Amino acid sequence: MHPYETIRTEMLRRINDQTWPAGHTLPREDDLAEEFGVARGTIRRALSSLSEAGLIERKRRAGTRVVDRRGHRSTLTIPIVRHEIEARGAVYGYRRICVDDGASSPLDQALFKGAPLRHVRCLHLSDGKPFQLEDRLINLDTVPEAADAPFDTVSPNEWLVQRAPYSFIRTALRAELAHAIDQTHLGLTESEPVFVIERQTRFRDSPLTSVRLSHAASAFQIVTESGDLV
Amino acid sequence: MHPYETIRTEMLRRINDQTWPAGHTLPREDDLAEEFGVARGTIRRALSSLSEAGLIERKRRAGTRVVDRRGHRSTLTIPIVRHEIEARGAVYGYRRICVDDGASSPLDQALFKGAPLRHVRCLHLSDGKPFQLEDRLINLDTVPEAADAPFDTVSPNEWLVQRAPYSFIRTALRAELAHAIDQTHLGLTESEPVFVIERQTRFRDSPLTSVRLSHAASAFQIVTESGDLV
DNA sequence: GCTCCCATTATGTCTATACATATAAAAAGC
DNA sequence: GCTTTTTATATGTATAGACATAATGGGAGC
Repeated sequence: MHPYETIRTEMLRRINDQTWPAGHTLPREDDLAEEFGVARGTIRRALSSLSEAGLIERKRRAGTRVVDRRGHRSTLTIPIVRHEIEARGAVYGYRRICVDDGASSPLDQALFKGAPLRHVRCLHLSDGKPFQLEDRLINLDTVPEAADAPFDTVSPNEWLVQRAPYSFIRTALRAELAHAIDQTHLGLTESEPVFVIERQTRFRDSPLTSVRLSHAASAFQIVTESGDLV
Repeated sequence: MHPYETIRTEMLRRINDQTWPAGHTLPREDDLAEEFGVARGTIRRALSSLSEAGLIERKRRAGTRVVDRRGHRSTLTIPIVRHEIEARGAVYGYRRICVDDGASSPLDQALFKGAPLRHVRCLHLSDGKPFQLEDRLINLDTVPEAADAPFDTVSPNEWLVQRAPYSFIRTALRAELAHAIDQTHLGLTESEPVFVIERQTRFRDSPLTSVRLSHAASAFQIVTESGDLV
């Protein structure tokens, strides 16, 4: 165990047993360095780690304070479908449903600032069974090559990841009752729930793409694990 | 803009425009330091940042490689309900439904290794309307005080956060059709979907608590934003 | 060809020092 | 009393050098 890890563990202990309760301001880095008998850099290494984990907050001049833990933070990774399906040991399949001009809603118009759009709808299959329905709009101003791409064998998801770098993502997770298109393509009845991931991607202020990914709720969940700095 | 930020931006550019394509091994830290005319520590600062963002992977002796972006990573925070409701400008309300011994399923037995349990069910209200149904099991071996807590005014969620430090969390997000208890307490019909958060918490190998939080899908979603290192 | 061991090497950590900068708190001005 | 300016200060960044440590790739032995 490295010195910074030992120090971090000790700091965690103090936070957990309320030696440093929520809201408490910790000693200055220099003082901590002296207390633990290490260089300031080592103290900073330990503090950075706790700061990333969301346990403390640091502000210049004001010092370092223990955060009033208001929630549970975790990092979730939403993988490319194909990888997810193959990771489960199933055979991945892809089917394009349709490609057309984005006859988009006013909401989409606003999001893409009236730019010309391409609309792609396709299905990702796991062992031949529908797994994820992808409904996507692509901004042709920022990704003009998308106008000519057939998307008949490669999904727009993977096509885009190869081609267009993104710098900002907004993801929403929702539960919905199966829409008509979900029912048709995922083979659901109208009273079945779907798990929906909606994602908007930008690259430096230019909206790139917006997508709705729906899954039969019975066959999909997102799991994330976090923790154990101790 | 600090040197390390400038350098990180330049590295991002190289990754984005495929100067450093996915799978590519970057030059050694020393060489980068020479190229950019800074100390090795500054290069490391930039690389750490990219590594945290999940864009590169670093391994001793093997070097630093550009990650084949297999998915979108984002950090999501699941807040304490009360704060979430109040943040929306609504009035928070709490109602205990029942407290009893955990007549638990075999699944729960396995999770808690047969430890004595307390079962609490309660409701969180937003402006008087049901918002979240909480169904929780608490391990009395690790949190014995829970046996005497009435949970009549303070929710087990907040009670626990104050009392029992956790070190590991596993969270699952799912869409489900409303169970009987969801229908009863959230005021839903049997064909309505719910958004379910299921969470298990441990402290150093001791399971602490397990909870199922259900919400009417029509009034709940999780949003997470990430990005813009550029 | 094969396994096992070891040297090499790129990343990881630590120290010590200097300077930068946001900002809270005190002082000055009105 | 209230606003503005200044100052002190804790965190943030940068440097340069030393040593630690995984783990790869090659060589020794079979």
